[in-house]
Amino acid sequence: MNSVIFHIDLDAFYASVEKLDNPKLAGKPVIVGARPGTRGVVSACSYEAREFGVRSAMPISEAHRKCPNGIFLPVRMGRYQEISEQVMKILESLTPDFRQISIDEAFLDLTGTERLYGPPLLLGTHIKQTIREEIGLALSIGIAKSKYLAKLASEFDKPDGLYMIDPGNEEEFLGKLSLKDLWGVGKKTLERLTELNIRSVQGLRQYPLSILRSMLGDGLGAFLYNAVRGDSVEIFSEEIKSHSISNEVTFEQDRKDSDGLKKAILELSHHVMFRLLDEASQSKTVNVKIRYADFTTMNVQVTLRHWISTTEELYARARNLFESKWDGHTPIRLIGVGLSNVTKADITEQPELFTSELDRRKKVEEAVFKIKSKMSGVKLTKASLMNTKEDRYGE
DNA sequence: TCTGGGGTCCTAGGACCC
DNA sequence: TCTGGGGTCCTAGGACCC
Repeated sequence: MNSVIFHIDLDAFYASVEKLDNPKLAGKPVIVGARPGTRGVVSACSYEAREFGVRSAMPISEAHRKCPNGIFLPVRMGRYQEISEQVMKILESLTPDFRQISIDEAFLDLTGTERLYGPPLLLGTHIKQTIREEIGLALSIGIAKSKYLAKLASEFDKPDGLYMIDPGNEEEFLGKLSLKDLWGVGKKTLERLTELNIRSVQGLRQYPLSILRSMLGDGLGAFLYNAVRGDSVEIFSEEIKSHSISNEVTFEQDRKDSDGLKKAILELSHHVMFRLLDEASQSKTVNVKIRYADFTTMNVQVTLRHWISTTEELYARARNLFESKWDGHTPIRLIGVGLSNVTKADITEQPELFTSELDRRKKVEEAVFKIKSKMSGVKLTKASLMNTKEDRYGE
């Protein structure tokens, strides 16, 4: 039996939540992201804003030029999270085989549910209707035999779309797409393909696996070879054994004051350590990211022999890494601190780290963090995200 | 145009081991 | 006395995605 996978994608999510909370914004170009005039980008924008050429990830200054009368709003992550949870709860109730992949997207494996729910397109219509009535949001649904194709299908008919790739029509569907529409083909890969004179999905299909692998690398070559044939490519791996936690900050002005930079590293270390404790995890690998004024970016990392257990240690390590890279005078645009190879804390391995101890340390982190952030006067991302009073930039 | 912040995965080279 | 092959861990960089 063919698998029946749904990909659900909420349309212009952040901007749509803003419209939901403020009906006066209906029909207007809403742009959610950084404040115009600052360094930063568009996080999301309404379809009305897209007509002016505004896109997500675009520098906010450019968005402002293109759409000077747009309504520019700050990101209210907490609110989006809330709405997201409501939507996901509804989706999850349809099948245990549910997988959320971002704040506004999920996969549902609805193979063999026809008797229960009816044919896929009817179920799709029903899901859209339910979310519209209960939450008030529009979404796009793609249906296909694999996650990869379902994702392309939802992208194909958006906004407020519903599109199913019928079994057997996979190659035909893919033939309608351009290379840049393929998930996993970004700017660089597109350039590389153009250099090789590959300009379409059909063109890509002409190349044998071995040639693609040697030209694009084993991973990407095999990925694209399978992707354009509609063969299953599993980009959304099922289990993650380790992950990473990081926080970074881009300064409004490039800076080179050692004390200020160290203070930033300390704040970031606090954030990261709090998050590590909050999820009861552990890590031995510290990394520091530095981006210079010219946008060149460097990473340094070190793996210790023991688990990093305090902010003081994380900070000390991060500072050492920073000092090993920075010459002391090149202006810095961004600084980041992270932990990688993060795994769930193993209680048997670290008996002193039982839950109450973890909880206590977490509270300490939180308290110290609060005090420091008040004293330093530094605007912290988390704190500013929680500030829901301000509802509009300017004026 | 002047480029956020949070991630994941891949590649490639070196160290080290058997 | 000029040098294998496989495996794993580590670092650095890069591509991509939301």
